[in-house]
Amino acid sequence: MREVISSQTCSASELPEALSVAEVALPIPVFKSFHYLIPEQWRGVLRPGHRVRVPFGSRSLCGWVFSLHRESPWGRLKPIAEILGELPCSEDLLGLASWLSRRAACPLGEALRSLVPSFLSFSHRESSPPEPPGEATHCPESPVCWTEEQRQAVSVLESELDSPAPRPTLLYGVTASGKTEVYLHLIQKALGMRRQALLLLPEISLTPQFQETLSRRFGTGVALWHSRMPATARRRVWQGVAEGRLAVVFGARSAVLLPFRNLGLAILDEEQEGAYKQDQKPRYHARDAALKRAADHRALVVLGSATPSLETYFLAQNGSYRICRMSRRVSGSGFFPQVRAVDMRREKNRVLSASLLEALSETLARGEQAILFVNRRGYSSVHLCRLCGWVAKCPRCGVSLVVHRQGAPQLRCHHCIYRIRVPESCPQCKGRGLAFLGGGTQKIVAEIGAALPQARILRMDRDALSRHSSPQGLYQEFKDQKAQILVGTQMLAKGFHFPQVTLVGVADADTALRLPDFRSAERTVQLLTQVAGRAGRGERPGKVLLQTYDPDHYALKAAAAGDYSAFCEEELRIRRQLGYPPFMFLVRVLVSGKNQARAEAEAEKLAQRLRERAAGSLQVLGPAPAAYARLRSRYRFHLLLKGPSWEKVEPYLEEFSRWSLPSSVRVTVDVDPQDLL
DNA sequence: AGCACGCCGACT
DNA sequence: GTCGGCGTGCTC
Repeated sequence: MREVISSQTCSASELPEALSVAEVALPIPVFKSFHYLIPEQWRGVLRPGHRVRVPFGSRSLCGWVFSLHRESPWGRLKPIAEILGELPCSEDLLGLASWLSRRAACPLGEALRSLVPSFLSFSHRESSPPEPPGEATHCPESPVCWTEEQRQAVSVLESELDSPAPRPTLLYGVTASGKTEVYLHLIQKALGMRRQALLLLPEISLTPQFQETLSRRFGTGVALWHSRMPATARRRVWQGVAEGRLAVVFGARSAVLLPFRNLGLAILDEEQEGAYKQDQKPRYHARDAALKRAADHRALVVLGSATPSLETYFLAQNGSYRICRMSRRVSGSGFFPQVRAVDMRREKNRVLSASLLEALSETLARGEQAILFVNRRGYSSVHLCRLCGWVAKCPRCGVSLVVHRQGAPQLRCHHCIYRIRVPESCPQCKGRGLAFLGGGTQKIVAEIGAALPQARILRMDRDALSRHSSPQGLYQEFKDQKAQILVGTQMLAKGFHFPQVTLVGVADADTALRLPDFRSAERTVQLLTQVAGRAGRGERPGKVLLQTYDPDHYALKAAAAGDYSAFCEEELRIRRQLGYPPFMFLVRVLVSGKNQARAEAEAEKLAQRLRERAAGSLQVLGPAPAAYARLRSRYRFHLLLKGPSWEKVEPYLEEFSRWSLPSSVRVTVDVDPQDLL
């Protein structure tokens, strides 16, 4: 047989008819491609990017052609069964898929699957003739009164947008400094240049507010995108973006993967948000993807935040990114709220301090509103026996169960679906020493109710929402002053604007701080700063109280002082010293299995092998039990790979991906992990 | 991922 | 004696 090895791909001079072999990427978790024979009638027609159906073992799969060859080192090739769709996906998209596959350490076929929606195979024929972007947009801008800071930011960003190779720019603007107006102006400008614009938001729940503003301003050329939209809507948007009819897209993370024709501008609002990293395959970060796409399209990336990630802050400091600062509020009293840490070590009451209760009652007396943040939903976080020390734990996850008091009191696991009734007596010693420690949203509501019986209180957390109302409903109810105090989890921290709120309390400001994760301090300051931004957005000044057992911690101090940059400088010193991002690039390898000893042994073997392979250029730490050492009956061990940069780490990952691994354990590779829990 | 083949426990 | 557990290996 003519088994001549050839890795040659299609070159312009060759007769396309001679290319009878297609290399196909399949959506299976294997880092290999497969060769297929191109039936004669499709030679010269089939191109890289075409979606095809091919026989695979006893099955039939859809994959993507990514190169054409004269011959194959494989003996007998099976023929391609079917071409799906008339048009191949663009070179731009193929390039993006290949980047995604390298960056997220996932097979090319799986990257393509998440990039090209499955409905496309039969949808090309009905495409309408493309129009240039910006056609549908003639709504003029409502005259805007820019602040001096906004004017400067706009002028810097406009000049970047005009440049042939725009530099990514950090828009470092405090809450209510008017970032949104700047975004809108830039989008307008991009449209004027006949280019497409993308606005990414960390959560779908934030989109309704933007929907209205954007539609009013830019008309029908605007589209919302998120992966949970109905297939018909997704198809319409995907197609419209590909054809250039849709000029402005806003939405969640996955919007960054849309088939833009001519992207001019990509904005990430709240760029520090962890939600921008996908927590399933392919584990990509929307920020990285935006930077990649912008580089391909010569587009401008704007990273907007009041509390940028340390990575972005660092790159802006060292000049890799441009930076525009906006440090003054444009709305409300213009003053920042007064923030104070309440030292809980000196308090008698463990849940609500005397200071917070007093502030609450003063606020209510003035006819104003208050928001109280609690880091945990449920009633109390620990159920233990004072006599023998028994603690209620999830049998599958090993974490403390949380008491919920909605209907019959229950103990629930916050990591899985496990729930039981609260036992009457201690299951271990049969004694009556059971007690509830720590407080969740439900307990806070109960305690405020007891202390301030006349107060009307609303609760907003995942449980409250799943039960009755929508977030919009609760939001409106509070805005209409149907309640004076809103108690909720951090889902309240973003976006909402309540002019009558003058007091914000955080019941447990340091809970996140105690998580064993290198980003816990960063997350804490970001959350507290955001939360503080909810106070005093109307005419009257605001006040913020942070209850903490660790008031001297630099994260708490920075949050109380409202000095995020000071926090970053301190945190960067620590990260440099300990070798964490942005100074080192991390890859986390999680090994999990039902059998603890086996999972640990496999993790150990993997570490050994990695050390042999990458000695000198990569640090291999671990294995160690993960912070959540067991979840859903699976024991979890992890390794941490540290290298100087993505470029230095990548070749090892590429090799490591091809290793065969025992099926008794599950191995998850998380490139640039957002947390190490 | 799926699906086939292969070698050890409690049952129609 | 078998049905079936999932560990291992393969798919152009």
